[in-house]
Amino acid sequence: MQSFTEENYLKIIYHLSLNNDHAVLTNAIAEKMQTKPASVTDMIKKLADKELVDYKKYQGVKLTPKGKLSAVNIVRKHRLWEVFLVDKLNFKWDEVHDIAEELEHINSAELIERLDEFLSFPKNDPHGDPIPDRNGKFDHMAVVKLNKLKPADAGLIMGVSEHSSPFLKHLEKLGLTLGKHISIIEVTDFDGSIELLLEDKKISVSREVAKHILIKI
Amino acid sequence: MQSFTEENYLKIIYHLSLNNDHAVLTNAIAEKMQTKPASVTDMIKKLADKELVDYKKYQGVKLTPKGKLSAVNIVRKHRLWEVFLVDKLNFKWDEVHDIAEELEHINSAELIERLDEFLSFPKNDPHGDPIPDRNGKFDHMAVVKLNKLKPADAGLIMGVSEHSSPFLKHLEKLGLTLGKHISIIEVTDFDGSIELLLEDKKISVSREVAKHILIKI
DNA sequence: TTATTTTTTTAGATTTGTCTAAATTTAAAA
DNA sequence: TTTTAAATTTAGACAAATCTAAAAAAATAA
Ligand SMILES: [Mn+2]
Ligand SMILES: [Mn+2]
Ligand SMILES: [Mn+2]
Ligand SMILES: [Mn+2]
Repeated sequence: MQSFTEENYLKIIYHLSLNNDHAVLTNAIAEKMQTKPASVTDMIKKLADKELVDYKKYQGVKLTPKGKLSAVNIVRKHRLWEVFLVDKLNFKWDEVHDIAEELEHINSAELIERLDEFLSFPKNDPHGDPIPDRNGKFDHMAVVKLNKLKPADAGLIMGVSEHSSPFLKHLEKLGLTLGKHISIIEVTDFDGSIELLLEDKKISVSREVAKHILIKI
Repeated sequence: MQSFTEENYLKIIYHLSLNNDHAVLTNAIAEKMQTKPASVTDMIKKLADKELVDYKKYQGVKLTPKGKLSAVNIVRKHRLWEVFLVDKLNFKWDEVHDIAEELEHINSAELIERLDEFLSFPKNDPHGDPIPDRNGKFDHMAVVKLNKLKPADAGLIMGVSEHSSPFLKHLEKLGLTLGKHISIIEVTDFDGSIELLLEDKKISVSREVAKHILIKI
């Protein structure tokens, strides 16, 4: 069994290795863990001893299959709890992350299976992220970041790549929530801000915001 | 904020001080915590520093009002989660204790208030124990242990004072579950076993089992 | 009341996860 | 390629929670 700390490291290494298959670097982990590089090196050695990561000095780490399965399982729990909090306890999508950050470490396979069933086997969490099944498998969404779209492009909001409360509250205010249809009217040259049709309403979003909205065309 | 360990100590001290108002002794805590008396002494000093317990060397500890409020709050969380597990996730009453033992440490007042509401503000947990309100208040049940009853006495099963899985499974098998009506037929002299009418069925329970069944007359 | 047993505390060590400061390795710039 | 800068690791220390063995206090028995 792993400690909470080890689980948090595994999850962060997993997320950092999602969008590239380079090894994950010590400083990157330190930043996400809000800790010092020296502490990360210590923990990496421990995870390597347990064969949860492959580690070569100065070269960063990669999850082993065993480490990846463990990490994906924590992600599964995190996302199922987020669905519970939003669907059953009526939390807003910007309020659930920190609580799920604790709940994800509760250790009972039976609990998670029953929670999954209670929630009717959801495929995505409140932020649109896919929920892995008990074997760690999930479908990769075919999505594009909103800032990559061109005038006349259209699609559905499928997720967000930034989970901070201020960002999510901002989207909520604009009406940019999951499942909504958007189509691009115009992209301003000098600042990259985007004018778009949200359902039938005309709104404008900054490039910075658009970068974190995921669209299925 | 308290660590999981501190919270477990507080809860155990609380439970040990429920049925008598003497100070709680070091060895009693050690036994419940499944740890060594020396470790208990170390932790007691820490809790005393935080003004969660009053402590005089060799004289045992008592919870301060602050410590008691904290302990009762953990009990509240434990019991609400047990209700959730049984009522919503269909766990049996003998399967929930260990999971609730973890869930009780999740730290979010908002979560517990919403969970309470989601469960329709239950007054008792699956074992009949009262659930304190957010201020730590709850009604004390007026109950008698089954082994204290005499022939012709009758009442309802309101709770159990033993939470082990084997014991609860045994009661389940006999049909001795919460809310059932019983009336005493006969108490055997030499072993204290009790013959009783459970609803309309005649059954027999040992003195040892009867000791842990709580009856409202 | 003195001796014996039980309970509790102290002393000193260990494990886990963290830190700072210094040394080492790798990467980038001149 | 040498110099400089950045990233990473090591060395040594610390706080939390635990342990074992030994000392001290309290309770019980003689
Ligand atoms: Mn976490
Ligand atoms: Mn999420
Ligand atoms: Mn607990
Ligand atoms: Mn209970």
